[in-house]
Amino acid sequence: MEGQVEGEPLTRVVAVADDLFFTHGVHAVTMQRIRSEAGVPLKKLYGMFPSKDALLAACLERRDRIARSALAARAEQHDDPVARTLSVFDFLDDWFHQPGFRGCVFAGAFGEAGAAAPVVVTAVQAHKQSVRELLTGLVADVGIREADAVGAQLAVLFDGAMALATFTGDTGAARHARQAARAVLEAGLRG
Amino acid sequence: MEGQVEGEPLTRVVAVADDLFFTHGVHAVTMQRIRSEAGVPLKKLYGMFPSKDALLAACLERRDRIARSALAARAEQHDDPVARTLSVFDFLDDWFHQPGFRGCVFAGAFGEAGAAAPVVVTAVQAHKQSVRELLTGLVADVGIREADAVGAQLAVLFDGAMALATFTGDTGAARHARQAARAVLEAGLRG
DNA sequence: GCACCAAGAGAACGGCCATTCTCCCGAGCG
DNA sequence: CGCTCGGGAGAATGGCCGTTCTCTTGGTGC
Repeated sequence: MEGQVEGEPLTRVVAVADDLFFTHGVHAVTMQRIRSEAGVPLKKLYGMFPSKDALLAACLERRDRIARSALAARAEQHDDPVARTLSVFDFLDDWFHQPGFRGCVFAGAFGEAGAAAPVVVTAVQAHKQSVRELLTGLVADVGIREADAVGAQLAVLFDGAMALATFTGDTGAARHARQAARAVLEAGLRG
Repeated sequence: MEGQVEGEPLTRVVAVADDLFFTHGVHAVTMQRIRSEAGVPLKKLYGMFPSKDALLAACLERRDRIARSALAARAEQHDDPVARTLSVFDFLDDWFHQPGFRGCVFAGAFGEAGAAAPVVVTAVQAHKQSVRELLTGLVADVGIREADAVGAQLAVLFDGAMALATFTGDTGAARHARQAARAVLEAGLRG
C-alpha cells in the first residue's frame, strides 16, 4: 500500500527485475540489487529461480505477454482492417517517444546473454514468432491471399523499426515502417 | 609466410580480433586469446589500443568499410537502377546462408558492450547511418523524388532482415525484405 | 667475451559478481 | 520463561578477466 510494487513475491520479483533489466541492462544489474529492491532474501530468490538467466527468461515471457496484449488492444480500437494492421506501427511510434525508452529488451537480452543462455534465446525466438503470427492474423483479416508472406514482410518492418530505434535512437523509424507497411499492404491487395 | 594472417601487426591484430569477436561473441573472447592467436605480446596489444573497447571499435570500423564496399560492388553488377537497389537484399540473402553466419556484429556488440562503451555506440550509429545513405543514393538513382523517405524505409527493411536473421535464425528474412522493398519502390515511383 | 637494451611471454593484481553459507533474531509452543 | 526452528540479511567463496608488471632471453656494439 505504500511501496511501488505489490502482489505475490514471485510476481513482484519478476516485475522489479524486469524494470531493472530494462532500464540499466541485464549485465549492469546484480542479483544483490534485485534482492534489495524486491525486498526478498537472496536465498528465496534462488529458490524461485535457479539462476539469473532463468529470472531473465521469466521477465522476457512477461514482456511478451504484455506487448502482445498491448498490440491487440491497440488494434481493437479500429474497425477498418487496414487501419488495425497499421496501428501496430502507431504503437511503436508511441513507445519510441516514451521518456524512458531504452530499446527492445529482447534485442538487448540476446546480445548480453548471447549464445551462452539457451533459455534466453528460446524466449526471444518465441516472442518474435508470436509477433509474426499476430501480424499475419491482421493481414489475413484485410483479405490478402498471401497473408503469410505479407505478414512476414510486416514482421521485418516491425523488427527493423525497433532495431533502428534501439541502435541509433532514430524515433522516426516507426513512421517510416508505417509508410512502408502501407505500400506492402497495397501491393498485397493488388497482387 | 606460413601462418593464416599476414600483414602489419596492427592490421593483423584487428583482423584476428574481428574474426574472434564475430565468431564467439565479444564477451566470450579474452584479450589473452587475441594475444595468442595474433602472436603479439599483451604489452604491444595495449600499446596499439588502450582498451578492449577501443579494439572492438576498430573492428567495427573495419566491418563498416568491408560491408559498404561489398554492397557497392554488388550493386555495380546491375545496370537497371531498380535491380541495383534490390541487389542489396540479395547480398543479405547470400550472407545469411553462409556457413558461419552468426548475425550482425553491430547488433551483438551493441548489446554486449551496451551503454558502457560510448565508442562502440558511436561506431554502430555511424555504420547504420552510412548504410542508410548508401540506400538513399540508390533510391535517388531510380528517380524517386522522395529519396530520403524511401531510403529510410529500405533501411528499416535492411535492419529488420538482419535483426530477424540474427535473433531467430530465419534466413528467409532477406527474401521477405526484398519483396517488401519492391513494393516500397513501386509505391515511391507511383506517388 | 661482456654489458646493455629491447621486446616477448606469462605471472600477478584488482575488481566484479553469481552463487552458497552462516549467523542471528523473533515467533510460537511447551 | 526457555527452547527450538524458520526465515531473513549479508558475509564468504570461487572464478573470471581486463590491465599492469616482472623476468627472461636473445641480440648487438664495443
